[in-house]
Amino acid sequence: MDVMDKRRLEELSGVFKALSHPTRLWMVEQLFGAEKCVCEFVDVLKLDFSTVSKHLSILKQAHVIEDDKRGKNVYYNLRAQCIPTIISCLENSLGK
Amino acid sequence: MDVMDKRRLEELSGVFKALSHPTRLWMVEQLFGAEKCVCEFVDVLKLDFSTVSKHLSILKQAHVIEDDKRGKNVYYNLRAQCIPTIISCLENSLGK
DNA sequence: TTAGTATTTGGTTATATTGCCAAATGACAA
DNA sequence: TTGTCATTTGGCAATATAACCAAATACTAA
Repeated sequence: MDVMDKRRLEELSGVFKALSHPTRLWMVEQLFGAEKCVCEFVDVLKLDFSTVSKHLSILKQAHVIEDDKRGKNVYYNLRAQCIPTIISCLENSLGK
Repeated sequence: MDVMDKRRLEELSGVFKALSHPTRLWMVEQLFGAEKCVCEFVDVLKLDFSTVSKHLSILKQAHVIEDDKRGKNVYYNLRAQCIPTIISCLENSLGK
């Protein structure tokens, strides 16, 4: 495990860590079709604004999603376009 | 988020959680080509036997790997065959 | 400017994770 | 059986994570 590999593993495992919380995974799936703003997640999840915001910021830092500030709101979009494929790939694999 | 979806999200995020530690991710990659026994990981990683064993058990519980007890040793194999694809898929996605 | 709405940041507490050590288990060999 | 090697399990301390509340920031509208 050399230095370069170590960094690669840390970045990659960081992405998996971002996806490792049910709420965050759910939020990512909500972004498959369309962008959402923070308040839309808060409404549905019944979690504190700060909690939702922190979850989104973890996903953003892992480069899974990206934000787009427009007017009063911050909209989030899926950035890692491979995630839907990864999820169905995994679900298929687990089913066996 | 109904009950069935909740369970699905928990199982799926559990797999991501298993992959979310650099050492575990490294161990998974070592199994891409061939099986390994616990002691082989211990030798290279310089971690305690118990630590390595626990990491492997987390991966096993998430159905990422499976064990095969033969003689004195326990050999581990990749079970979720889609993981190599998932990793290259993600690395490609992050590079952009 | 001031007021109001949306979001983020900081602080705190409860819970989860990680790594080590020591002890227990399981399988083989003598 | 006894001893030995490989692995797992239980317990502990240090660190990380998740949720809330309160305060700070950012932007819009009046």
